[in-house]
Amino acid sequence: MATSGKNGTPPAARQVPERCAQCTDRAERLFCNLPEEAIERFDEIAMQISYPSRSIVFEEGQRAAGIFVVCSGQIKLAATSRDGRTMILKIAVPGDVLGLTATLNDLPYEVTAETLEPCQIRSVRRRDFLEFLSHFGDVSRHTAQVIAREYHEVFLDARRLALSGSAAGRLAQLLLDWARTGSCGKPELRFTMALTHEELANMAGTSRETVTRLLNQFERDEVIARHGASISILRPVEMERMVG
Amino acid sequence: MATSGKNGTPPAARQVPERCAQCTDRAERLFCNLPEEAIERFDEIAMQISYPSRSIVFEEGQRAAGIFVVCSGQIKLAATSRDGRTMILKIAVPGDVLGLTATLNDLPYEVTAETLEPCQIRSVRRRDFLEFLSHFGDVSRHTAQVIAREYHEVFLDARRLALSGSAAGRLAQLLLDWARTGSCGKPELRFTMALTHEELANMAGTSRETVTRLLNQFERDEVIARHGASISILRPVEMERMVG
DNA sequence: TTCCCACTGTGATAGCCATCACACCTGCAT
DNA sequence: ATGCAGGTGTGATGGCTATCACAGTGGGAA
Repeated sequence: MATSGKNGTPPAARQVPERCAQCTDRAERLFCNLPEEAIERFDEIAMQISYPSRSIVFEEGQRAAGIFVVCSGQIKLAATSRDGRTMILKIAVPGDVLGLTATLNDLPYEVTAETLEPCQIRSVRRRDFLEFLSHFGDVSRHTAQVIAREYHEVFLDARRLALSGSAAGRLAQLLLDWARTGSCGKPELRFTMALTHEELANMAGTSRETVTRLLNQFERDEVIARHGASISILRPVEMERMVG
Repeated sequence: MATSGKNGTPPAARQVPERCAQCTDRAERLFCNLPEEAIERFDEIAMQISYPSRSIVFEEGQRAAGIFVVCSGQIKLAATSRDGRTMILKIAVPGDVLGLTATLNDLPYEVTAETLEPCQIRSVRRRDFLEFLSHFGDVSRHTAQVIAREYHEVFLDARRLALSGSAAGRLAQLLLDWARTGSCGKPELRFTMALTHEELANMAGTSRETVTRLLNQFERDEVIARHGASISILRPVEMERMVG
């Protein structure tokens, strides 16, 4: 299976600093971009962990133990039904925070988090995190905003599944949603998409074979083009039209 | 069309106090249950509005102007696709906050909010709300938790749509999800469900006729019972089994 | 090289269910 | 009482697509 996700990143975990206070990527990461004072406290309560590729960070149904901040690497978030169907919710990238909503609600984790490559992750236990929030008002505001963004992403998933009538529509919408969010900020009509067809199918709510057929058809119809693992959306308008 | 939602409430808007500080229902409402000081400030920035039945509070795609707290009445939250399909996200009840995520993200409202009966709503403009948040750390924490709960609800929607293979599965799952969340706290296997089949279909991602057929079948198979507008889930285990 | 394994491509088939069509039922307004 | 409008019950039909089956492909390991 391909092991790198939506937008190209190095296949191995980059070295990350010992402490968040020294992290140079902080500024561009919504959650991490905290006031000095808060970051220092965060460094006290956070634990730095390295996960090998293909390991489970936490599992759907486990009572939430705390939150996980992705420092490097990619992590697949997926939920499974009793009869073995899988829904891939998203591929988390550095800067994403996992387990926030379950931790705040004191509910079981909604999904299983599995590393797709070696990952560096900082984790904070539930109790410490809640205390951290109540001490730093700014952090609560950041957190609210981070969850708001996650909400929006899941909303798009639900919307796509409910409103994009056909498999073609859902796949087209998925690619458009990706092009729009561009993995980090700016929309880009060309992006690297190294998921397998099976994984795409699990995100679009369809089957592996249908994804294969549709991608080929999109290419024949010249609404997309593929060069290796990268995809260009040639005619976004045409694509919108297929959605429903 | 029936005008009362999932769990029985008076058909007309109850009288609500002039100011939140005097509201007796505050304690049991996650968002409203704020410290004294915050409530007073909230009363200064909030505007009390009465909406008649079947009026639009805000529309999908409008740039977020602010948040809306439901004081009385029921409000349908729905998204529509270009070709006229409708997804009903939820029926909001008193205590729910609308437009939070769009306001925090500074994005357009994700859904259209339409009153199902006369409603009392308190609204706060975006700018005032953000300032309010930055002044009261506690409120940010509350807000984060409220959004976390909304996240969980949408997640269940997405999950249901993606993983509950058949229409029967999705409808069964929808009823189970409702029974579990019980509209306010405790799970109840019997609840009032006065939505039309059309509306149910729009929540379960299926068609009106299929909902009719399935409800009848569920009743024939004695997994549910109906008395007027109320539904009892007789055999929840059997129901889980249908989900997938 | 050779094997192996995961991934991709493609046809055939069958089943689900959206859609159309129409009957019926109820409450409500005229 | 009459008609109307919105909601519900039910059959017939066709299209989409999941699923099965199997062939082709390409890269990594031995």
